[in-house]
Amino acid sequence: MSTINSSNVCNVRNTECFSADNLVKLQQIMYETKVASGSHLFWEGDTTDKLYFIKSGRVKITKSSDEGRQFILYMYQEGDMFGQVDPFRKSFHVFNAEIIEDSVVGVILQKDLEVLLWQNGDLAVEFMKWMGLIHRMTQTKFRDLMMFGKHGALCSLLIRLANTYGIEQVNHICISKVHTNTELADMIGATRESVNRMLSELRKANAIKIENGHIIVEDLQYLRDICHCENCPKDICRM
Amino acid sequence: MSTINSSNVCNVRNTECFSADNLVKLQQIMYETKVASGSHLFWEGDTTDKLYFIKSGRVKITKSSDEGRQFILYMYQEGDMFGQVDPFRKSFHVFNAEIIEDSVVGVILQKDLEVLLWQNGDLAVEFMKWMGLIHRMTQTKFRDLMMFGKHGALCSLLIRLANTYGIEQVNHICISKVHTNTELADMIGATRESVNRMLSELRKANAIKIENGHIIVEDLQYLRDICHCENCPKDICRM
DNA sequence: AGTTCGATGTGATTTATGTCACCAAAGCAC
DNA sequence: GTGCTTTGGTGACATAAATCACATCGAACT
Repeated sequence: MSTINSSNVCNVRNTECFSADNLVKLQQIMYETKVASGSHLFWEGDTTDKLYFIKSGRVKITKSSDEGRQFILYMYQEGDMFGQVDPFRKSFHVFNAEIIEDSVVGVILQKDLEVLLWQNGDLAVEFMKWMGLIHRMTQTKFRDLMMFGKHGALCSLLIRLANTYGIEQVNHICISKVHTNTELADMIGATRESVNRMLSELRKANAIKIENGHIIVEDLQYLRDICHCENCPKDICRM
Repeated sequence: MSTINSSNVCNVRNTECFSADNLVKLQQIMYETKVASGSHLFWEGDTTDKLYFIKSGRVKITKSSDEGRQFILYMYQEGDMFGQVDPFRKSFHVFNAEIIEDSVVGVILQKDLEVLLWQNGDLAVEFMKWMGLIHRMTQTKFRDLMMFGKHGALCSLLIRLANTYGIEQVNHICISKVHTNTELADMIGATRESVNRMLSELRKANAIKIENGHIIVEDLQYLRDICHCENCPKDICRM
């Protein structure tokens, strides 16, 4: 299980898409800003003219329905970069970016990025590589949430959480970030109650246990079977 | 409603991402090949070392479950380019590409593309733009299929079909491509029977009618209301 | 210690959707 | 035409998941 690299705040987590040189270049055009939990980096309808790099904290990308339910498309943390990467084209956000832990965010203006990309062909290529990766992440998540019911969706989510926040221990993996059942539900488009019942079943089957709110995966294979896991690379099978 | 550009076979449909110059460059590194209906361009597990450009015919990108059901992620046609765009990285297909109409396909080898991208920074940037678009297409489809039940998913699909294959007529839009109910079902992760019943309801509500197998959208707003359509640009809200 | 509040756990019920079974209609081969 | 095969249509029933309604738990605060 990969550990989180926090020594270099400008290392895009789990991707290795960018060379050290290009990370420095990206860092040079970032404007650092502090944002409080509960505030928003962008709302749907806002112009997509910025990229965001999380130096610390957490952000969720969501879509809300009229009835008050929300679907969490991504949950980003330290080391993640995101934003509508749609250079040289005016477009608008379809999702919301809500801060869920006080954060320090590096903001990259699209116009600065465009200049940088024009000047550095190799950075442009690394960018494409990164964009390809996140698209694959979206596609595999899409597949997981569509194909094997809510049980499959939850097990896929647990595996992604383990890949992203997991600390490997003897015979089990501890998911270091704590999420409420409501959050888990919103990440797979289910209800809190359903998630609660499914987690109970998984506990009864000794596939997981819960300690101090932390989900501990005891039988990864059990989860994998339910969502027909194909053992995708961890840089794709993640949050 | 946009019409299909078939005069220039190397125009990537509905995107306008690529300049004329760069389209020529892409065309120059393509190897043309004829592929028969029923055959596959790639299977899951194959190395992602090529891009495909459809000069004529149709291809579906699918994921099959053990029980024989399949989920159709994309349905591509003349003018569409696709493939795992993951330059400079060895990775493997997660989905299958099945030819569903005898096709002529331009194949671009990744190594040729890499050279071209290195030489042409502006092409690399156009590529990023294109990748951003298709990612957004995936994301909005994901949202549509997750958030408003199968009714919402079907209405979203009908709107995308109308945007992609629609021929605007007085007071209604005729979807020029014919799909079986089974195909429609596989595109939204539902069963044929459910789709059939939902189409019947839409017919009863005078939202659509069916003539010679063609679905004709009579009341677009009715469909939009069901899937909470936000009127996304047509280059994103498409198949 | 009592109060409040968000989070968890669980039964009963409803609704959405899938499954099965069957027939009709349309297209196609002979 | 006759007999296949694919597709469309629909009822009856089964299952998955949401909804509603409470009870409980634990942390945070008086």
